[in-house]
Amino acid sequence: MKFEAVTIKHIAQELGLSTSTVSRALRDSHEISQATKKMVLDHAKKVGFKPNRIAQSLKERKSLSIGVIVCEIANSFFSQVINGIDSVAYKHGYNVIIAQSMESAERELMNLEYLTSSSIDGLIISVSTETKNFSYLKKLHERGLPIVFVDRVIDEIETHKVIADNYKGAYKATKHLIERGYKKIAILSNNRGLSISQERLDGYRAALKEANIPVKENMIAYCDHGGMIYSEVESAMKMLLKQRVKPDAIFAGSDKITTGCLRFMKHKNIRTPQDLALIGFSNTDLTELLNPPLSVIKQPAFEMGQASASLLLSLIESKRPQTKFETRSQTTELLIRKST
Amino acid sequence: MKFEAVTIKHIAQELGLSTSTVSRALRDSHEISQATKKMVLDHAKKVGFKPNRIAQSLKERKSLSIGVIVCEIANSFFSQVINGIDSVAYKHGYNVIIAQSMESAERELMNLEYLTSSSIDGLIISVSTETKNFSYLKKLHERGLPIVFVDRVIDEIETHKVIADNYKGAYKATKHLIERGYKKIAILSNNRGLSISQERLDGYRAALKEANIPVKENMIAYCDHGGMIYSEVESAMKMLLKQRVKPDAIFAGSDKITTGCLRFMKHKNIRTPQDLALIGFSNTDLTELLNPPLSVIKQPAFEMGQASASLLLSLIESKRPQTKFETRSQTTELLIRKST
DNA sequence: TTTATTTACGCAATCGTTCCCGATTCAAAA
DNA sequence: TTTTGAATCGGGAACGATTGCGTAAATAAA
Repeated sequence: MKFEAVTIKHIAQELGLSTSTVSRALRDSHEISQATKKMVLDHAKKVGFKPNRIAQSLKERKSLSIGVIVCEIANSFFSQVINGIDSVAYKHGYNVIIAQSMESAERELMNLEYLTSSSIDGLIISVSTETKNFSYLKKLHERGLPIVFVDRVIDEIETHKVIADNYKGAYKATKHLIERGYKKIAILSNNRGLSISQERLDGYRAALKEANIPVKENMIAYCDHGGMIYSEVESAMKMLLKQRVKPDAIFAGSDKITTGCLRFMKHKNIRTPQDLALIGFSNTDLTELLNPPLSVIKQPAFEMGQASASLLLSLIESKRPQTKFETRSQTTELLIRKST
Repeated sequence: MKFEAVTIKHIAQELGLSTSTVSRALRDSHEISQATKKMVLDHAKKVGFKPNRIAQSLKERKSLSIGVIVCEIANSFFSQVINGIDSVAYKHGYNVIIAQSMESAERELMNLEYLTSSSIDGLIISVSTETKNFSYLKKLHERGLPIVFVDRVIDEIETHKVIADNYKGAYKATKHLIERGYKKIAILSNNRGLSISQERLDGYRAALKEANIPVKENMIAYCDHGGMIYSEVESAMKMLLKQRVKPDAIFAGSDKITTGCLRFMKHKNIRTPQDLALIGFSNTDLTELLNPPLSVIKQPAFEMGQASASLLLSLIESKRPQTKFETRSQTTELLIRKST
């Protein structure tokens, strides 16, 4: 089934003009008389002419669309990021093409190849937990594709990056736990290869050190898929609770890990915060309605999306290759509620 | 900043062939010798050739991408729908282009104009609450654009539609409340212009009638923006609670209305279910972790997304204009928890 | 009146692919 | 030996919009 659109050629024919004249009239060129312009414009409106963006893209060598690769759309943090990206892109006349990696390096690569076959002008990506090999991404960047990293960044590529202040956020959360009197604070970290995991671990360690609490390796557990699979949260929690010295508080390193952790406690009838306190990174707007209302570190997801989109657009629209890049670190928010 | 890609022409030049031969070799045409094919394929791989999708789109008159317009990405129901759409589209080699209407008819129209200027092969849309004028959508459909409606459908256009069984879902929820002994059951409906609102209202009415409970108009309140704005939930609730005969149970008609309602109760220190029971449509996976764990009607959002994508792809890939359309109604799930 | 300049438009190339026609070669059939 | 016909490949016209260049007519300047 074909969608037959009216083209500039149709208009030209019906008006007895050349396509170039019609094109110029539509673009309000100075070398077309007012009379002709009016005639063309009126007729174009009448027949509902819309310039073919594909043809424009081919000619102008830009598609006016940007690609976004995240691990999962149905994740409150990323959906908010996308919302922010969309809000900026929309204002500048850009389309947003979404792709999910589902935390799989292979799918990420396929998305990458697909999106970059000349159909996007730039890319915003939050790498998957599985991604170890950045060579393809690097090659794309070297060949001139504007890229902005958001949240999960990599050091190997020099470009704009937008992150939350993970170090400080983790530090604040841990310090908060310490101030509440918790001594045996465990951390349920995201995949250890991720930038955010390292930063959050560092913040956690710093807060403990500052309070002269030794950092114990058996108080650190990892969820390699960022909590996307509940079972990994479950087994990580079981591991932590099997220790001789059980933790009295948990600091969870991602949205899904935090809620997964709460789910685990509920299933196991572990009371929060009496038996085990819980704080974690999270962006759902339901945390205050949970049982108990969850203390969280909230990232400015929407704003991060906005920032990455405007940085990307500045890259795309800059005439000459950029060499100065910035890493925007946006402050997190500590929301103290009943779970700690 | 320009991203210089290698084209078929480059390969042809370097190999001393014509572009047609290279093209055919790459597409594994039978009229190219094995030797030439191998030479071309090897060289293409070496230089990292990726066919320009824009040029292909122009030539083939299809873009291999589908547009999706929803009110808001950062809404658990819609993000799950999109996830379902993406999963199917990805498998068939299609891109997904997302646009948000933010419940604004104007933005919806702009998105529509933008997406359909020959850059999408088909459209999946869940209309905004504000949309009253469907003429543009209708015109697009008449001109041959494949369209599938999801969740919020309109009668005016005959095409495939994917909905949840709203009538039955609402009926089940209301009946459940009745069985629990609630007599004064209010409904917090979504915008009255929406198909889903009508269906859910009908289910609500049917259950009441069946139990010989009179349907009172002052027990029906509307949130015109589907709960996207908290204040509308607040004022609707205030209205309901101002009545002489106060409701003892609330049935909420959308995801955001349900959580907004719970938020309101929490702020006003209304105990659930002792003071006021609550059940509603919702798709967040956190409902069992809420306080109290929420009884909900859950829609098969992911499956609805999958269904709409495969219906759309069948429309796109069918050779002749379709005349038989189906409306897939997928069953909802009643999850009974502590709030009722 | 002649020359220069502006105005208003058309021709044709271009972006990267695809594909309809031919054209050429070489072997098999007549 | 001539005819037919695969097998291979190239030329060139699309797809729809943009734009440099050329040019005719109209106007202004000399």
